[in-house]
Amino acid sequence: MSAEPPLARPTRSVPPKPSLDGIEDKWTQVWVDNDTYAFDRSAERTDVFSIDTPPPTASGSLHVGHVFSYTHTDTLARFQRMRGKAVFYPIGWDDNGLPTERRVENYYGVLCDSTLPYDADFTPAENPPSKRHEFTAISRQNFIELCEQLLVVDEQAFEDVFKRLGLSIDWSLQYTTISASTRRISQRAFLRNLARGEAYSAEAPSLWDVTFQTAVAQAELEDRDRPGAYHKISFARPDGGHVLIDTTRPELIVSCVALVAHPDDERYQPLFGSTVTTPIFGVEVPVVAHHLAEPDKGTGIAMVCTFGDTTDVTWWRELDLPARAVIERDGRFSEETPAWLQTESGQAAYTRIARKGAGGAREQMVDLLRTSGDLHGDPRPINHPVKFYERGDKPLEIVTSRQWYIRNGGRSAELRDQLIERGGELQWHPGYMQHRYDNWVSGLNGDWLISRQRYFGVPFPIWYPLDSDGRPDYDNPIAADEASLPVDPQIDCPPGFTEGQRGEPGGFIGDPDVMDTWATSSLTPQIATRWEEGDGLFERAFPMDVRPQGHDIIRTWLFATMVRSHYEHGSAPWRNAALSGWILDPDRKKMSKSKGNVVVPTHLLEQHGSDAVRYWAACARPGTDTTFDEGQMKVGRRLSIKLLNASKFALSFGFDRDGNRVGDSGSALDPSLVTTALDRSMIAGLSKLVQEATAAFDAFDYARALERTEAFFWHFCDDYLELVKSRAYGESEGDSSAGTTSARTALSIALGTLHRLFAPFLPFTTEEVWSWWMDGSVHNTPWPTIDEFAGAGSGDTAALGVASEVLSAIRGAKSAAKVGMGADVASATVSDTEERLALFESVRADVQAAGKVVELRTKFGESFSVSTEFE
RNA sequence: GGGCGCGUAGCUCAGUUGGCUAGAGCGCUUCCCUUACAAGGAAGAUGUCGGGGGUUCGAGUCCCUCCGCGCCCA
Repeated sequence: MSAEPPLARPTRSVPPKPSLDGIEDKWTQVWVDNDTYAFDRSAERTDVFSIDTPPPTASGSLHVGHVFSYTHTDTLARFQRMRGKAVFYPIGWDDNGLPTERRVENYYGVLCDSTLPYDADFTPAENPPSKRHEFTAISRQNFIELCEQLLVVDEQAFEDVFKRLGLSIDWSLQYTTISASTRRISQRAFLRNLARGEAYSAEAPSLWDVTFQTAVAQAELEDRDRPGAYHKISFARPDGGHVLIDTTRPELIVSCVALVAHPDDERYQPLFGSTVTTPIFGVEVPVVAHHLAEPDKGTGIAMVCTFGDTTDVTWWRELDLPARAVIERDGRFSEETPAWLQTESGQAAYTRIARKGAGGAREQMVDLLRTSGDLHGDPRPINHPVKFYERGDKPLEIVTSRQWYIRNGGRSAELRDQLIERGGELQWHPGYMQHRYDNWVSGLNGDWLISRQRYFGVPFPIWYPLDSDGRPDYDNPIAADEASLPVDPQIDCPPGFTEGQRGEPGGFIGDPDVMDTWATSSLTPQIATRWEEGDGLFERAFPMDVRPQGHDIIRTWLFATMVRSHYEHGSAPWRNAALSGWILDPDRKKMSKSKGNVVVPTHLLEQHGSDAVRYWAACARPGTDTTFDEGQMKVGRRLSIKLLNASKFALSFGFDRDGNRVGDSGSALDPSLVTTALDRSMIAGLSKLVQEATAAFDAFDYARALERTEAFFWHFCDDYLELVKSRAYGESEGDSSAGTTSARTALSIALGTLHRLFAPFLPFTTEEVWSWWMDGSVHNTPWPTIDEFAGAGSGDTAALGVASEVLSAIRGAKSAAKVGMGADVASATVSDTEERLALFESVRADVQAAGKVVELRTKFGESFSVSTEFE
């Protein structure tokens, strides 16, 4: 920071023709030059407000939903900054993981093959192929280089939009989820989890995406309705009879290990304990009972295969059944004929499904079953929910493999309860969002699978010793030293080994997997505050004050972050969780890339101006899904223009904060100079507004703060400005009569307050008008307090109310008479109760001037009315 | 099937612990180029507050129930 005066600061003056054109570029540059939003790295924790900003997926599309939710957070940040907090407002880019890989694959037409050697001269094709099978295979290192190359471009695009939007981020606090520092923090946290027994590896059936060939976690599942068909298939009983089952996956008969029915199902009770023989393959399997079998579904008895779905996994585990896996990592049936097929005909049948995918194998099986007469009737088409990886386009299979897990309560009621309790330590905004967290945690049914068989991510800092036959000993992994982090076990050597021992009997191999993106992004509080990285930020900012995020990722990001913090720090990672809703298109569908209804924000910002777009975003109540509405942006634009013009007008009386050109009355902003009833009434309303807006912001309700401020401002313009105009003009510029000084002072106070109240929402417009008459940035100016107006006495808000009502009635009469508002009213008679007429007396002169009423009379009456006479 | 949210003017939405005649903006109609603002201003019309029942002096608001929509989970 330099001691030089601020650069590029326009001189103070009100432009003759105020305009919003170019204010984004102008003020963005000034804020950068002046470090307006820099975090004070020497601040004490109690003076800090820290924000765990969501790192957008850099490779993802930038759409109006980003603009929406990030604006919400920015209004909170700006409010806290003006309240005197040192605001820790970082930004991160979530650039590791599958989305980046996929984008790089498609962008350059490449696929990663870890078995290939690095090619230092590799350059991607100019016109890459569009079909996946034509993509070029490249080495892991080449692939990672391409990822990094493309990310630079993607992240710059995000940065440009966020700056243009006016987010008051401290850009020096940028992080990425693939940087060395992040890899170090992520690996460190993992090693701590491992040492405490919170992380473990296991060989187990897990959900598997056959396209990406990686395991996926429960939180990444989604159900999609897909057409299928029930096939009624007979299994032979020893006594010559048959048992009929219904299945949507006849191709899995080869992996059938049992039939299962509900223990109470009288139809099948006689069969429990007996065996049946599978059709085509002739394998003998037991008939067993389990409460998860659904008597109403199909024939009420199901075949258990290893593995067709997650229920099969449960049955397999709880009923202690053998594993007869046939589907490989690519989703195809294994080439080799399974050893458990004893009959020649069964072995022959298998050759027809070997190396086929699920669909092809099903066709073959149906054909075989028809021929053998084991298929009863035709398959009956149904629509049923099928589990998909949320980014995948083929149904998930279940494949047994070695994976890393973090315990998350899915297998421990005690841990589950602890995590629900942690959730209760947060203030949720809005409060009902806590239910979603509780429901998700309560419904977990397995630990968190964090390993992915992918390339662009944080590697596990783990190696495995090889025995004398070269077989890895997975039960005794070698962990990296914390001091050596970050490590890549494919490149770096484990402690006590040399590179020559890699892959050799008696040597070691590196863990080939990377961590899932969520396993790293669950550490954003630690990453952003640089946990144990030695620069003191963590101590100043953790636990963080707020986690803003979308409500759809409570189950993933919010929950996972809670788990990591619970383990590492024994506390919740934040004090507040602020949930944003979604943007819906005009048909009330969620905006998403896959639906093709995404609106790109750049042209919106150009067309309507950043403050107008922010206005639209800030109008949405916290947590509420909101319809995309350019009409609201036009309203925001109008509000900004109005603020320019009203400010110009109020300032035309020559006041500034230093009291220059005030006439003879000293400081323009001395509230004790506000002596007229109308002005005091307005100031009383302003005081109430400040209290309401502050309370709303304290409760994270930016939308209410905006709504109240805006409503006040329109009334201020429509009524107060009109009513005070004549008195404010005074006899001359130098008029220092009490009434004129009161008007001019009140206008200045109101203006200075409104500029600040609007500043979190309209940062560009308010900075522009602020610069006309004040030094420094409005965004570093203290938030208004009611103490500032104490000197203006205890005005009665009702006085301005009565004045407005009468003025409105006079306007109505002019409108009915089809004359202009500038026309004189020859005479007007206000009739009202004694009490209200007394109030009216205090504002009578202002009303008479504003209404251009030549002769104004009052008279007592039961109810309020105004009668008028024109010439 | 369970959980959560939503249903208020033609449209998008406010409406805080129950309290005067239910509000705003857009759109619509009429008028006005008025010395802050015509990309403006003023005035005006527009409602079975999803249906039914209950509590209460009083219900858009609280309770019950039904209907419709959305999201999450099984």
